[in-house]
Amino acid sequence: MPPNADLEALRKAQIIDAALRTIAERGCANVTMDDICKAAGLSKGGLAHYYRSKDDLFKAAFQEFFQRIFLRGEQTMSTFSDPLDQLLSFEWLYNPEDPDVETGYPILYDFMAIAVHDAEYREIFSDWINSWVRLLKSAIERGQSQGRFTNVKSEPAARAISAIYQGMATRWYLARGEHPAAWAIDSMKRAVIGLLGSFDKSGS
Amino acid sequence: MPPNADLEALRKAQIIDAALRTIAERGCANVTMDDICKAAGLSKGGLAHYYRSKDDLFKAAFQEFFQRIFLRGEQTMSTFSDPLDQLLSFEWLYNPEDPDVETGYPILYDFMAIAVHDAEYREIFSDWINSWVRLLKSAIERGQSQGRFTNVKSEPAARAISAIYQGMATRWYLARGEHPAAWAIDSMKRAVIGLLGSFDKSGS
DNA sequence: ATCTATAAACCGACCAGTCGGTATATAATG
DNA sequence: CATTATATACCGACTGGTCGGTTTATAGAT
Repeated sequence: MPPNADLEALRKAQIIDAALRTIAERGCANVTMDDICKAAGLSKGGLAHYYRSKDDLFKAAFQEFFQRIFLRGEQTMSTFSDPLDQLLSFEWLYNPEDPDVETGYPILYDFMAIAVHDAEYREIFSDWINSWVRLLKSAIERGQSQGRFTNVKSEPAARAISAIYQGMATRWYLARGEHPAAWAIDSMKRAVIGLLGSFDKSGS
Repeated sequence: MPPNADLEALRKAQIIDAALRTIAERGCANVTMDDICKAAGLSKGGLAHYYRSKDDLFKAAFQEFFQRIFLRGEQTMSTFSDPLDQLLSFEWLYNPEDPDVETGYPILYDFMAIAVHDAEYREIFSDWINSWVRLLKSAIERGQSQGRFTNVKSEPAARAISAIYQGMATRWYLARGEHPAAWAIDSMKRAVIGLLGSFDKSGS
């Protein structure tokens, strides 16, 4: 019905993109609507036409971000077939050349800091984690159907693995001097493999 | 010379305390100097007498915070004697009743979000991590002198363990519904024990 | 002509930092 | 001891600027 539905989609994509770039570069707290307008090549009024408020825009931007990153992980994982290889396919998380990574952590850390004080943001975070967990869980279960990883329960183990990825990432991103990518990758693999081989099945 | 050197220390402690409480409650982005003044029972001018700027105050508050938390961990760890017990002595990180914990994560996440865009903050973070690493490393090495943990190198393993703690904590704190304390503790232990038993010594 | 898209100007709330001033405490002086 | 001088501690009104949001104006499409 809208005369140009394509234009709206295009503009919204432009705006979200500009918002994510700007947030990544300067951090939520230091980003103004003007900054985003300029980055998007629009005026204040133009932007307001598509997003009512800053909150609105940020929420939409974060949603888009999470979807993008998840898709990225899903696709990378699908290039492997062995379950363990899949579970260890997240080296890209520690690749500084990767544009998703470069912008991703600033956005993620900003998001989490807000989520601490905002239930709706926590909900989004939970959903995101849950989609990672589904992905990892299915890999673990495929392994278990081959008689591997039999000492763990798939879901808690999947959650633990996803937490391990992020734990290493935080160190690598914020204190890279002492935590180079090689450390992150090696540690991630040791922790994941160690966890999958853990003996007592009662918990994970 | 100063008429009351104690007063200055007292006031500064009051202010820092008020700042940390307020930041934990509402998040850096939503905290005004007025908020902190009120929480500290001082006027704007009174506060300005002790801290030149908001930046100044925040930096001092974060420093105090990191020191406090580290002391807490160090003390808890020292109540155990077996190296592995010491390395697993961080269950308190996932105790919602603990006041340090309750205020700690909001502050830490806020801090990290700022650190992404501020080298000085990253420096503080690095130093903090390094002090944890020294602590954990010495426990690992005491274990190694007893012929245990022989498949890992102490420092990278210490860094990995510290990252694991935090990875689990993030899930527990932001998505506790699906990541209860029991999950966090169990996962942390499995990952740490698994990592310490990992086979190839080349990395960790 | 009407409706959408976009721009430009504007408004009002908010807030960090400043500044003139007051009160209090110590020190110096007679 | 009394008085003055001086430094510290603290207050709260004010300012200058920022920023989110709104309103008004204009251009283009149907």
